[in-house]
Amino acid sequence: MTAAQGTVTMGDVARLAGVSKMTVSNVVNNRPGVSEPVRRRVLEVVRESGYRLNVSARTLRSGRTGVLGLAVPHVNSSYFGLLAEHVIEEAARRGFHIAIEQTGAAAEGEFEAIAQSHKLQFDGLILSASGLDPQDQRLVGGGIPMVMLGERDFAASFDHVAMPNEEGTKAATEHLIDRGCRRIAIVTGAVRGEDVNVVTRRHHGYLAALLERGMAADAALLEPLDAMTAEGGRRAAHRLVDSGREVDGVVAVTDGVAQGLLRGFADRGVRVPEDVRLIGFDDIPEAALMVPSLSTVSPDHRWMAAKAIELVAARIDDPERAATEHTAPFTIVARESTR
Amino acid sequence: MTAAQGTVTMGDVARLAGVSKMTVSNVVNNRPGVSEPVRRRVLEVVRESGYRLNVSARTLRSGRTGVLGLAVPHVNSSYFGLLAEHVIEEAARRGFHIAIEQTGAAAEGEFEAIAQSHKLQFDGLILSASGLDPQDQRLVGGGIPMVMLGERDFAASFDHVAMPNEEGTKAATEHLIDRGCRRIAIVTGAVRGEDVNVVTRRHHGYLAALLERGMAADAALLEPLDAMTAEGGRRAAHRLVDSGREVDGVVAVTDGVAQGLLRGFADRGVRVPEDVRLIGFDDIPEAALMVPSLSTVSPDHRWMAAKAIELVAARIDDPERAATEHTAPFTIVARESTR
DNA sequence: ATCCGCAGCTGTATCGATAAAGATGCCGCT
DNA sequence: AGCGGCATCTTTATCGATACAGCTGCGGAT
Repeated sequence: MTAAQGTVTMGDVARLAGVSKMTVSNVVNNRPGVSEPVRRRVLEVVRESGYRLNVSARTLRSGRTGVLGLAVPHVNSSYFGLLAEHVIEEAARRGFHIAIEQTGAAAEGEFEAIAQSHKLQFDGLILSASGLDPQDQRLVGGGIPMVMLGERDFAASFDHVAMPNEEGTKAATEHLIDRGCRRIAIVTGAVRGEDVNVVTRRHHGYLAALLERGMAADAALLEPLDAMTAEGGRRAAHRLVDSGREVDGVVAVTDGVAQGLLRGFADRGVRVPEDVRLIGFDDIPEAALMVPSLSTVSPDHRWMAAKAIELVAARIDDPERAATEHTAPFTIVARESTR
Repeated sequence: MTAAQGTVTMGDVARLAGVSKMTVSNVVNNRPGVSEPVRRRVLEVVRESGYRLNVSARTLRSGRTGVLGLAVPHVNSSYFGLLAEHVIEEAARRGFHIAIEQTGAAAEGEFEAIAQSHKLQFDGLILSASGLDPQDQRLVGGGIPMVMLGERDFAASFDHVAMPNEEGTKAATEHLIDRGCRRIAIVTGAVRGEDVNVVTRRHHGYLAALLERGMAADAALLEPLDAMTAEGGRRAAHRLVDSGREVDGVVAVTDGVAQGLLRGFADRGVRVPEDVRLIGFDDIPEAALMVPSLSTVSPDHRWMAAKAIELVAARIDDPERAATEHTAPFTIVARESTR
């Protein structure tokens, strides 16, 4: 074992193997145009010397990092983990690494020149704007290939992999109707007139289902959330029960909110599904483990991850291509909460 | 707006401001030795030109990346999110960025030289080896400052921020005893003789509590898991109930497992806490939302994150310092599952 | 009157890898 | 023999920021 001291550079390997740096580069990067004997010799030296490629030098010269940024509002959410795992795998399949960036975390005390520079470290950016954090806007622009993943709609100039918001919620509502529910509430964020976002789209899906089945939409059956979290859902359940409204089915805007609703109903002694049936959206891993287990709209997360990677990769290759929009397929997963 | 074309370099800024590159570097990096007028002028040019620092060039030259790696077996677990959020925050406080590396994901087709190089991108590494993934071993060594976070014990040559495994589980067991439990089972991974790891340590804590309270340890009360996951816990609950063993309290090795147990008991119509009381370990966010809500050992996660960052930072400054070990403080959070 | 020290700034070599163009040798084909 | 064509390998010129040595002017000590 030599060379414990200092770092072995590509030049060192070249010298030891009796070839040029470029040839070493070609071998290490698995590029064609190197004969078998030379390739073997180089690899041997690489192993013996313990050489490790300097990523910064490569990046500086080539302008490519091989890293895609995955920007999420908060890493501490089940939905994030679900997403990240698939995205990491799909990226690896195409030779990309994923770096996770938490958009919520503002980097203080950094100069703009430095703060902004971090996104230049990425060959592309996947922006999961499932939260409603306006901070995300900071990342928009800056001219790197970008794909929106999930909920939020930005200017149409970005590639977009969308959830089946309307279709999924419509199917969820129909599922409740099929199970015999007649007074179906929807628990969701504030529905503001003009915005076209996850909340309004899912609300539309809900209304569409009622309409199609000839059921009246009742404003009293819209229970707005004070926060799109489990805790917000819990409080919503309390309000729903305490107000004495007659309800036999609930559509929750997300599984996280549904989890809170389940908890809130338990707080009040309301049984699910006996007293009220509940369906969520997302199919987070815990859905199957909740008590009762949660019926939900299950978008194909792997499909979404694969599509997102495909789109960034395509845009990296051709920055001028037209932006496209895609909607994930989904299934309704019926579990105990709607039995 | 000029300079939309190409990238603005530090040299461009220098030229426009009429100073040298080094001065621009000093200004941008907030280093001393620059007069106020010059600093203002440079910052103005930085703003006008839209200059952004090239991180790769800086890294290549300076040898520091300002990035700490956080290696976890899987990003798709509640425990991970809990940890990551705090680690990211604490790192930011000290001017570090965090890059998340999933150790479970083996990068195929990559040459060793490239695969290995990725950890050189980090100034330090925080290894959360809570799973029992041997892949983690790949990351060990390689001479970068490293801290073990959480469960796993490696050679004592690393800094280590440990969970209060023994103390916590002992307190959890005592909590069950205080609540009147007399036949307390422990659901955990396989306890192999020599290994000193999270499983054996927690098991010791459990035994210590029984001993101290004058209760006999019964081998029939050790229910081993086939997997340290929620699904594994669910199956363990089924076995526990189906075997007809008399049990009135259960200590689960993690909250994830406890979640599965809760679900498994529900499957069998066993009520928690009426028929059996249950306590977990970790205090993951869902613990409060489970039905019934889960009592658990709550280690101070923020403290652990802060300590880990502190330790890597110290080791970066002085690679020769002796390794130290620290154990997180904890509290017992009593919720419905032990009411 | 001279020298020293220091704050403030500049000039240049350098970090390690790569793109692009150039050199080399070998083959087959006319 | 001659020559294009190809595969293989080498050379040269960067990429952008930073370390380091060095230059300059100025106030204060000698």
